[in-house]
Amino acid sequence: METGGISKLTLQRLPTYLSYLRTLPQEEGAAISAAAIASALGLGEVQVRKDLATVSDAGKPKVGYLIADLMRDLEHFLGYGTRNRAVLIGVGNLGLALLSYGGFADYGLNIVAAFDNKSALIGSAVDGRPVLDIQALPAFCQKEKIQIGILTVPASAAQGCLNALVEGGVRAVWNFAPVHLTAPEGVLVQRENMASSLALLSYHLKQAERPAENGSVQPRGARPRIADEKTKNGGSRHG
Amino acid sequence: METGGISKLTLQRLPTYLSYLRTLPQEEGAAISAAAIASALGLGEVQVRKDLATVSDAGKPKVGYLIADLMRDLEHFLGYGTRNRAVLIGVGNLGLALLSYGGFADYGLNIVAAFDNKSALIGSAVDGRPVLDIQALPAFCQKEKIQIGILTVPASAAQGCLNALVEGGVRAVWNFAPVHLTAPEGVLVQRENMASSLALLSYHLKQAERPAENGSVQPRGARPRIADEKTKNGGSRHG
DNA sequence: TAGATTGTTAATCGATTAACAATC
DNA sequence: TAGATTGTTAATCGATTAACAATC
Repeated sequence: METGGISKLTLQRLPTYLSYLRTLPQEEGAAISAAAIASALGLGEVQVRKDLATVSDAGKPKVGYLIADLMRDLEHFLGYGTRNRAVLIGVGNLGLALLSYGGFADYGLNIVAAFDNKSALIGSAVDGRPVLDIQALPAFCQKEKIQIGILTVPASAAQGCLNALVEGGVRAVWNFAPVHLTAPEGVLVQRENMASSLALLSYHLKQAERPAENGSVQPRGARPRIADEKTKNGGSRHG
Repeated sequence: METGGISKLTLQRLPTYLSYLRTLPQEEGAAISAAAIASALGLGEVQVRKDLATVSDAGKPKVGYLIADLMRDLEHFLGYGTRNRAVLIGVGNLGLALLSYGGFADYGLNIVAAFDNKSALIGSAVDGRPVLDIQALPAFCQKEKIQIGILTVPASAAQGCLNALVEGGVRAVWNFAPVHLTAPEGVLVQRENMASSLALLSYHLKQAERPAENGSVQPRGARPRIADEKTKNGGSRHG
């Protein structure tokens, strides 16, 4: 990662900083220290400084980070200023939930329409956004300059829908279907993998229940241990 | 991570292997190679072998992995055999969606009841699961031997609900609220951070749009670059 | 100035990958 | 046996952390 980019993990932490800052009282000229942020978010203090230094120069020695400036820089860096226009495909339970959830606006996302293949749904609307025929997807994306596609269709339909999005010029896709999809160069497919989270929970419980067992399955060693035992970082335990 | 545990990232990939295997025709004695799995999931071949070797000995040189055995071992390792009993707290849009989504059963999760504080909801039911008064949460968890709590409440309410879960003896919590929560030792709080995924998408679009800009903000170097440019691993592009 | 706090350079740690050994 | 494929050990790569330098 020498090239002057930003590490993927840092990038993923940035919205967390931003949403924490948004909960703070927005007083004129107020500042906050890296230590305070770190403790609130369960991260390392140095990590916070390094992450923030990547995207902002709102940090002042002896003072801390100017909250307003830092928020501005984070929003700018993440591209939340220019609202991203999105469509959602698959108006099932999850699709409906995401459509109805208002919070995405805070992250620059603007869902302008939904698509489905069920005629019972086509022509209806959810919170003012029309549900359209999936057939019309590529043309709609092109005409409406859609930037993000959200896939909440069954696994079996996901690749086909992705292809239609790509055909419509969409270059960023948020995939909730539990499959790996294939897209051309330049198109980012980000998979939201709920099963991964569940795996961590399930394994943690299994370890806690029968700490001794695990013979054939555990490699060598012995001590049952879940990955983030070390307190700070990722998984989040008490610190 | 010397101690004989399993790396967190490997653990997170395991359900992906499992769900891919489940899509395969389940023929008696059928086998599949690491190369085939890797290519289907967009992972490295060695990584697949290493991951699978951690949890199974279904791999046979020259043959590949016996599909049925491998699935059994994955399910066993992840603890999907013993169904985990869960409650969901916060019957808003997202909560409703997760309640109605049937697919979690495949991952050993069994949501037995939901909780809310709105009297309009209390007493109703979603797909046969009762919506109960949040006041009753700790006692219910204890009596019903609940293992997992799913938090789909607003950020401001999340810590209080977590405390109630802990009081009820729950040791694994899936947190959809956009906040960091604090829990005692031994309680795993896994945060599902949708904003992180959105950040990756948004940043990718911003880079694609104006590849040159980014002066004040980008560290040194120049070439705009998204973390997973390298094709295989995590983010998933075409390979 | 002295003290507090940020920013950066070097060391550590963990995960991935490459090269090779083992085996059906 | 020879060839294919898994499993493992060593090398590489990237991210985190510790130690220190810079600065208001």
